[in-house]
Amino acid sequence: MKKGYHHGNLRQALVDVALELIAAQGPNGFTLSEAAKTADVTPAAVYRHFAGREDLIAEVARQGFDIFAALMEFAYSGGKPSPLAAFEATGRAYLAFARKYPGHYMAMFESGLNLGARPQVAEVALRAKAVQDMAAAGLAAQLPEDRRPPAAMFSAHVWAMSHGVVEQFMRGMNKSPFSPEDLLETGIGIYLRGLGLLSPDR
Amino acid sequence: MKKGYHHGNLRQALVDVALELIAAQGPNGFTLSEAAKTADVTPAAVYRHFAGREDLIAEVARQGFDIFAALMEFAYSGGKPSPLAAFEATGRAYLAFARKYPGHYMAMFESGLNLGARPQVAEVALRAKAVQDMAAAGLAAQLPEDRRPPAAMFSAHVWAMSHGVVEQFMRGMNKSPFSPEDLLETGIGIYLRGLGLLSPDR
DNA sequence: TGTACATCAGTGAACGCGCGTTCACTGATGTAC
DNA sequence: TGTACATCAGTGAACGCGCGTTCACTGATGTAC
Repeated sequence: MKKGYHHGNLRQALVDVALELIAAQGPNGFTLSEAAKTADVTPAAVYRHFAGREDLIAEVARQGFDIFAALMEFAYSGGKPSPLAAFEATGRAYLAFARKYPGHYMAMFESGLNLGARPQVAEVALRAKAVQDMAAAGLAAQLPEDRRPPAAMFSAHVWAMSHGVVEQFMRGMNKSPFSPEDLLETGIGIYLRGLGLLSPDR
Repeated sequence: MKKGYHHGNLRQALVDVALELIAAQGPNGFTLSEAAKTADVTPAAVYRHFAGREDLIAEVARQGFDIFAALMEFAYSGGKPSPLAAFEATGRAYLAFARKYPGHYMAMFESGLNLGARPQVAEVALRAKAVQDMAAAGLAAQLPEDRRPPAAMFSAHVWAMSHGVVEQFMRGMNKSPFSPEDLLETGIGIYLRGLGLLSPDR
């Protein structure tokens, strides 16, 4: 991998190193110098590509939101074949993302990153959230209007359950015999039944 | 507050200072020296009472779990007047705790504290968890056995939803017009209806 | 194809800083007589 | 009640360390001719 004096693509290499360090030691468990050293490069070299540590984490998060948004859009696939199927697919995609990209996930949701100060990152994050909201709204539309929860509430419930399940596993707090996938599917299933969106028998 | 050479109760003063710093700057947003300085004391003085930073955080968490367990036990109050009422009271207690003791909450659930290496803290944490499990089990027992979810699953769902709602607000990710209390109550309510533990009308 | 030169990614030395931790010490407190 | 003394909580100076950041530099790469 050594390329000699010039690295080739140090910027992305630093992002990749940060990802591994974050996944291994938590979102704040690494330093700029550590990242530089791991990438076989002088700390000063980092400044050719990033304004500092915070800037590096923001880029990790940005790439994460980008992947996440793409995954969600793919899962949603325009609401086909049915609002319910599309909704459930986004739920599974959420979990699959957290499982497959833990470093990204932590940088996005657990690093204390200030999205307000990072409009570029916030923009990509909104793209992902828009898909979730659309999936929720499409499903809610199947309910008669007077039994339909407000879109923001429905969305918040689903996010809370999804995020809660992920956290439970990321922090090793789960000792039950159920996989996160099982927990999320059953949890959301029961919730949807409570709304009358799934038939009570099963 | 200055007591002169001797502080009086530096140990607890350091815990209190840590609580404020954690609540203000996140679970890893403070240093031993900072805590000492805030308590108007030399960094070296801290070592009279704690083995180090980690040990201080562990004590914060321990006190948090202690308060938490007491709150939960009070809310549960032996399952009276009904399993459902007791269960819902513990849910509200969870939220009330997070809101009233954010520093404790963060030290307990977001500091990356290793409970395995802190058996004393783990023991208190288990006391709190036992109440939650009891409340969940008591409620689940009202269902016919063949429609009853496994206790561990029920418990995990409720924890996920509760924790997810808290996280959403702690991280400022919530822009909906609903309070955490509203979100949790409605979310759990819909979930319980899905289980057949609440009547479908309302 | 070969050479001269511009570009700029990464070096390595240097800096000031705050951290965690240690140590011999000092002075406040409480207690024995 | 008063005095001598033991205890021990907190001091302050010192240390080595790794951090973030800067700077003049060097050498690899690519391009113009």
